[in-house]
Amino acid sequence: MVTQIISTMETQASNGPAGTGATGTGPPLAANGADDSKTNLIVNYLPQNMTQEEFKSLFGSIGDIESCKLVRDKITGQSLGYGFVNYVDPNDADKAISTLNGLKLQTKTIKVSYARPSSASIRDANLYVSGLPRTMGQKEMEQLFSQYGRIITSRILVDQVTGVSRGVGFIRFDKRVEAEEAIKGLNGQKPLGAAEPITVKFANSPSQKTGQALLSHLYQGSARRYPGPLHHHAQRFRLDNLLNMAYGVKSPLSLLSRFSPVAVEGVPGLAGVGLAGAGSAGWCIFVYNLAPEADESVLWQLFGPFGAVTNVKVIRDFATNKCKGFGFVTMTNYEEAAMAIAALNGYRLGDRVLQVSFKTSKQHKA
DNA sequence: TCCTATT
Repeated sequence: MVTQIISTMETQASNGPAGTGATGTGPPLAANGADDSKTNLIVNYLPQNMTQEEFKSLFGSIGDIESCKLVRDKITGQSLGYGFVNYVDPNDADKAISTLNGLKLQTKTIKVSYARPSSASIRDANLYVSGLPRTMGQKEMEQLFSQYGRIITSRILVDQVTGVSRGVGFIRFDKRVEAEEAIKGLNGQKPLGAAEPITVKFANSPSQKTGQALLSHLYQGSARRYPGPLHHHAQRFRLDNLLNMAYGVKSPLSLLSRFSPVAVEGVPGLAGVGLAGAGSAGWCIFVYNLAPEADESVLWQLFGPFGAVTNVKVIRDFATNKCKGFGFVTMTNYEEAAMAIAALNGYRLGDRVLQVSFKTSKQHKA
């Protein structure tokens, strides 16, 4: 089932230093002994394709950075969608929160808040909750859990079409022990007025990949099977573009970018396509599920690493000049075109899953 | 019956 995430920013949109540290033990100290509680920020919900470079560029625009790190998967190198920024001046950290928190980048709304001091006690504090009454909202769920500790994030999964709760949610506590207590206190219990008991357990850790997760990981990572596009997740965007996007449109792509149902059907066999896509100019490739603001450069960047690209074209609506969701790429050599298709079909670009195939229609010579 | 928040 297709799901949509409801997530609030208010939970930790502006957690101040006072709310970030251990209680009553004085300011938390970093490994080097410095108190970085007023300069060190955590940034969440970054676009998947943002690079360390771009991350640094964006936050460096506020003020001098002592250090910054975009956190990546150890094995795949893929961004995990969050990072840390340590400013030299606490005032810049404050400024970064006030100006960059809630910034809309592509399909994401980033969250910028003070980092809690790193500690083993705050790890693995994320709970998976199921069996919630469909009528229960996020606030209500938080109320239920807040008796066990400080909630860092909470979410309820809803059906994308109907918007109704799926009865499944997540609660991240500040401390693992708080999460443990919540499990003890709430697992198997019926919330007030509920017909069914809820299940409360630790959420799957990021390293656990099962079922759908594994599948999507496979597709998402398909490009990495080939030598070319290791840097595809670094689909470029310029800082000025970022800022334009961020401050420009009011209702951004979040409403438009959904996984297409066909996107999960996987990589089609390359056998059987026959001579589809072949043309005098080369092999024409159909690319579907591009974002409305996609431009030709996206296509160059995606396909260029696989070999000779002679032409790219984004199809736009005449009136709005926005991309209609698809485009064409012409590649000279069959092998390279096939490689690009195999690698990029199912490739996740932001929150979109691309569909890439040889063009089958006879219309449109690229 | 699984969103990705601790360097």
